[in-house]
Amino acid sequence: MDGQQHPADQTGFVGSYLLYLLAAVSERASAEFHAHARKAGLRVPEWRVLACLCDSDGAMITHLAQLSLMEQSRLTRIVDQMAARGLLTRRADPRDGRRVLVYLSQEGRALAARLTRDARDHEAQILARLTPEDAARIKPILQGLLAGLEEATP
Amino acid sequence: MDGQQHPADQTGFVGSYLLYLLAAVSERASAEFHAHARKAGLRVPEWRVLACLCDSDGAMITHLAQLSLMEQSRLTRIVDQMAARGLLTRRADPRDGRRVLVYLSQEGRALAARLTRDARDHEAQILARLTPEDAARIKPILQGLLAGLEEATP
DNA sequence: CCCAATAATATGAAAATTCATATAAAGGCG
DNA sequence: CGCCTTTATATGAATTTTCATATTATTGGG
Repeated sequence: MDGQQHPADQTGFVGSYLLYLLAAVSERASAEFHAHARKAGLRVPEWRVLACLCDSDGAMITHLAQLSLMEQSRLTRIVDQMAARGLLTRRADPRDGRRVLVYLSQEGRALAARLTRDARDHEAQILARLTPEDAARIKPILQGLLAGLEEATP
Repeated sequence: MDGQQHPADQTGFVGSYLLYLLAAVSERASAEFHAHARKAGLRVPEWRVLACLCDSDGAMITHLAQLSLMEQSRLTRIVDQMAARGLLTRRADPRDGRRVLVYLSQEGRALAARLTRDARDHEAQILARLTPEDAARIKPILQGLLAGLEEATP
């Protein structure tokens, strides 16, 4: 036994509080991959944007911000920086002059492809720490939860 | 169908990437409760500290920072502010003069008790959006994952 | 006992993030 | 068509957060 109890002990409140567990697992598990992304020259928000653009190339700022889990004004600045680095480009939407659409550059796409591959490998390592049953269940459960949350806040 | 696909669609990369799902669910689900904590006058990191102190009253700064999922220097400043507001107190550890132990004040304890009660209610609402089987599984899975992650980074 | 090495906390300065709001484009309606 | 409302993005200023490091205390070895 160690005197400094860890939250996973599930004694007390936080160790069995769903939102704590989600935040802690997300934080700790992501930290492993974020260290990898850093070595590729990306900070966390930049990696998120890149990953989201893989799926939603040409998304407008507001939509990309929601996907990337960050605020609009923050995304605007991050897109600026990434555009300056040549990872992506911005174009006005020809159908709606207010919108700015964000596209991966060739370089950005290549980097994203490389990192998403690494991310899948890392994910496999994490899932390997679970029993096969739990590993098979966790993503569907989270997807269900996310769908429920999005319908609450559309 | 909507043109602006949501990540829960699980088409593409992020919608089925474990670390994205964890971050997204954590973010969205927590936002609901964080809005509640705000009304009680607490910012997110303050609520986290309060919740952790419920379980670990008298923890030292470094340990509390780990539990609260934040960096030591940030926690130091947050503890300052919360102490100034009378939510907690700091005392030097009599056995080790380097350490600062953090204790809830009476007011802090009362606030923490109230909010953890609310948090449990809110958690129940979230779990109610899942099937009973999934609801029963999610916390044990996350606890297992967290334990695995902590053994990797002790 | 002294010294070097380690550990815990605090702090200054830089960087990132938020918040409120300005700016600009569309949309709806009299 | 002109006007008022809504939507999308950008930006200034304040706040928060990080990073590196200073300070103070403890520990272990010689």
